[in-house]
Amino acid sequence: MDGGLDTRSKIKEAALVLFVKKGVAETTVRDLANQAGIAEGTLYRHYAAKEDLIAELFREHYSTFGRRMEAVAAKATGFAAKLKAMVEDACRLFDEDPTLYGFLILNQHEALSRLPRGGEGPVRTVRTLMQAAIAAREATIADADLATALFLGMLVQPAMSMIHNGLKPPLSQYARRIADACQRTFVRQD
Amino acid sequence: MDGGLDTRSKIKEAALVLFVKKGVAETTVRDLANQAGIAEGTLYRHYAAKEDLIAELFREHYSTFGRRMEAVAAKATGFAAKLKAMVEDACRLFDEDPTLYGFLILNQHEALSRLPRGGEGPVRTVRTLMQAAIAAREATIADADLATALFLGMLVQPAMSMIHNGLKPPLSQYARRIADACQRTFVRQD
Amino acid sequence: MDGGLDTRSKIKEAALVLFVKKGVAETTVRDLANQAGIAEGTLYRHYAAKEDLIAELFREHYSTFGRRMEAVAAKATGFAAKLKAMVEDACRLFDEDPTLYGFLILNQHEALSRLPRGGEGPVRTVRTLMQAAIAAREATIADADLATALFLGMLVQPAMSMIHNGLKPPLSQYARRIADACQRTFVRQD
Amino acid sequence: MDGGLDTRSKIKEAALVLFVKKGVAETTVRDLANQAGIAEGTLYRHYAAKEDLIAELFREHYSTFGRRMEAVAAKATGFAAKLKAMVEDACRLFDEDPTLYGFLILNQHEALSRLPRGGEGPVRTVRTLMQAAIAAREATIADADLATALFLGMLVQPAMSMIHNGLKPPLSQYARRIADACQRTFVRQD
DNA sequence: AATGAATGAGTCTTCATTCAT
DNA sequence: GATGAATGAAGACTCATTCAT
Repeated sequence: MDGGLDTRSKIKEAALVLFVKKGVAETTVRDLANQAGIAEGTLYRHYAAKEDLIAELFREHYSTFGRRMEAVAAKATGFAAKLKAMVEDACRLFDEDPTLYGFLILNQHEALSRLPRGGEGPVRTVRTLMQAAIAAREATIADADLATALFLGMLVQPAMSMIHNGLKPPLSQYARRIADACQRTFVRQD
Repeated sequence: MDGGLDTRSKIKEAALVLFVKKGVAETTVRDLANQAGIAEGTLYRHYAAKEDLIAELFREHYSTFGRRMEAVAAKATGFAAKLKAMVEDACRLFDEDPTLYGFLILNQHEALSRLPRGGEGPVRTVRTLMQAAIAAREATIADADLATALFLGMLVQPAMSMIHNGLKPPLSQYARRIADACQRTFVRQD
Repeated sequence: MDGGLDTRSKIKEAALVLFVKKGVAETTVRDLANQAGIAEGTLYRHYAAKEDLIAELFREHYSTFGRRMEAVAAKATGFAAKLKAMVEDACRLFDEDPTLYGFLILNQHEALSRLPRGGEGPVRTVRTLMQAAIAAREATIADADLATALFLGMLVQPAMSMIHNGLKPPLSQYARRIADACQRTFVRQD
Repeated sequence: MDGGLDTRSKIKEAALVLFVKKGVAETTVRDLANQAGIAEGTLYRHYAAKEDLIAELFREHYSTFGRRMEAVAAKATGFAAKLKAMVEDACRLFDEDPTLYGFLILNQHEALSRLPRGGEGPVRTVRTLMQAAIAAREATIADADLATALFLGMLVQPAMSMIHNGLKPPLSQYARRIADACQRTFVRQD
C-alpha cells in the first residue's frame, strides 16, 4: 500500500484516492487510516483536524496546478499558443491522474469558498494571461474575469462529462478541438 | 416563513434555500424542519429519507430547467439564435433565482451520478440541439457530446464565478458577451 | 379483509394476526391500521393506548381459553379423563387457530407480568383441577402449583416446538401420546 | 459497577441483567452503556449493532447451557439417572443464576427463530439423549422430538412459574419431584 | 365515530476527536 | 511519533399519540 513514504505522505495519498472515490464527506477518518495503513489517532499527529487535511490537500494541488499551467503557458509564445498549451496540458493531467484532477474539480466549490480569493491557483494563472491579452488587444473579451470563467468552464466541463460517462477517455483526444474552440472564442482574428 | 403552501411545498422551498446556503450534507433534518416551520417527523410523511428529498428536488428542477431551455430554444429560429436564447434565459434564471440555479450547478456531480443517464435535463436538451446543428452542417464541432460539454461549461462557470464573488451580478449583463462567444465557438461561419 | 365486523373487532383480528406474525413490539400502530383497514387515529377511539389493546386482547383470549378448558374438563369424568380431554382440546385449538394459540404462549411472560395473578385463565383452571385431584388422593404430585406448571409445560412446549419447525403439524397427532404421558406423570396408579 | 473486567465482558454482564429485568426491546443502548459504565459509542466498538449483542449473548449462553447438560448427563449412568441429573442441574443453575436462566427461557422464541436450527444447545443435547434411549428401548415415547419438547416443557415451565411468583424459590426444592415425574413420563418400567 | 397529517420525544448508530499507553 | 480503545455530541429516522376537520 505504501512504498517508503513518510506517514504524512501516506495520509495524503490515501486521502486523495478516497476523496475522489467516495467523496470528502463520505470518507471517514477510519477509512483514511485503513487506506494509509496507520492508526486512526496517528492522523492527528499530522493534522489538527480532518478539515485541515482536506484544506491542505486542496490548496497544495490547486496551487501546484496553477503553477504548472503557468509554466506551460510560459513556454509557448503568443496568446493563442499559450491557450492551446494550457488546454493540452490540462487534458494530459486528467489522463495521467484522473484522481487528482477529479479531486480538484469536484471540490472546487466547497474548497474555494474556504480559501482566500485571489490566491495562487489556475484562476489566477488564467486571469493573468487574459489580462495581458486584453492589454495587448489580442482578446475578444475585454472582461478578464468573464474570459477566465469561460475558459475554465471549457476545461472543466468536458472532464466532468468524462467522469459522468458522457465523453469517452482519454480527454487528450479532444484537446485539439477544445483548443481550437478556445482560439475562436478568445483570440481576436485580425 | 411561508404563505399558504402545503407542507410538501414548504419542505421543498426550505430545502432549496438551506441546501444552497449550507450544502446538502451540512443541512440537517432539524434545520430543514425549522426552516420549513414543521416538526422533524413531518418530513418523513412526505419523504422516506432525506436522500429522497434531495433526489426529488434535483430531478424536478433539473428536468424543469431542461424543458425550459427547450421551450426557449424552440421560439428562436436558427442555431445561433437558439444558442443565444438559451444563454440569455439561463442568465435570467440565475438572476431571478440564484438559489435554484446554485442548487443545480453545485449538486450536479453527486446528483447526476445517482440519476439515470440520458434522462430529461439540460444535457439532453443541449445535446439534441447540437446534433441537429451537426446534421445541418451548421456546427463547428462535429462531436455532439463535446460540444454539449463545452457549451454547458460556458454557462455554468460564469455562474460559479459569480457565486464565488469573482464576477459581479447580475449575470445578465454578461449574456450578450457569452452568447457572442458561443456563436464564435459553435456556429460555422460561411 | 373484513366482513361486516365492527371496527373494534376488525382491530382485534388484525392485531392477533400481526402480533403473532411479527411480534408485539415490532407491530406498529400503522401496521395495525393498515391490516384492519382503518385510519391510525381510529384505533384511539377504541383503545387509549396500544398497550391497552395488547392487554385486552391477551386477557380476553386467555380467560376464554381458561373457560374452554374448564368446560372440556367438566364434560369428562375422572382425573385422568379430564387431563386427557384438556390435552386433546388444547391440541385441537392449536391446529384450528395457531395464530391465537401462538399469541397466547408467545406473550405469556410479558402479559402475565402485567395481569393480576390468580385471575381467570388456564393456570387457574388447571390448578383447580390439580387441587381437587390432590384432595381426592388421585394425584402423584402433592403440590398443586408444581403440578400445574408441569402440565402446562407439557402443553406449551410441544406447540412451541411446532412453531419452531421441530415437530410437524398437526399437533393433534401427538395428543394421544401427550395425554398418556400426562397420565403417567400426574395420575396415581393403584 | 464492576471489578477489572474488560469492556466486552462489562457490556455482556450489564446486558444480561438489563435484558432480564426490562426485556430486550425495552432496554436501550443508553441503558446498556450506563449499566456497564461506558459510553454509548463504546458499545459499537464491540458489537456492530444492539441486535448482534443480543444474538451473541443468547448463542453463547445457550450453547454453554447445552454443553453443561451434556456434561452432567455424561457423568450419570442410565437413562433415568441422566434425566434426573439434568433436572437437578437445571434447577441448581436457576437458583444460582436466575438472571441467566431467565434470559434463556424468556428469549427462547425470538432468539431461536434467528438461530440456525439443530445447532448446539439444550434442545440438541436432550434430543440426542432421547434418541439413544429410544434406540435402547428404554423410552416410553418413541418420537424423539416429542419427548424432547415434553422434557424441556417440564424444565422450563416451573422456572417460568417461579419468575411469575407462582412457585416459591428455590427451584431445587422441587428437583426431586420433577425428576420423579420425568422418570414416570419417559422411562420404560419393566 | 373516523380520519390522517402532524408531532416530538426517543432510538439506534456514526464518527471526528482525545488520551493513556 | 504511533496506537487504538474510548468518548459523546450529533445525526437520521421511528412511532405512539394528538387533534382539527
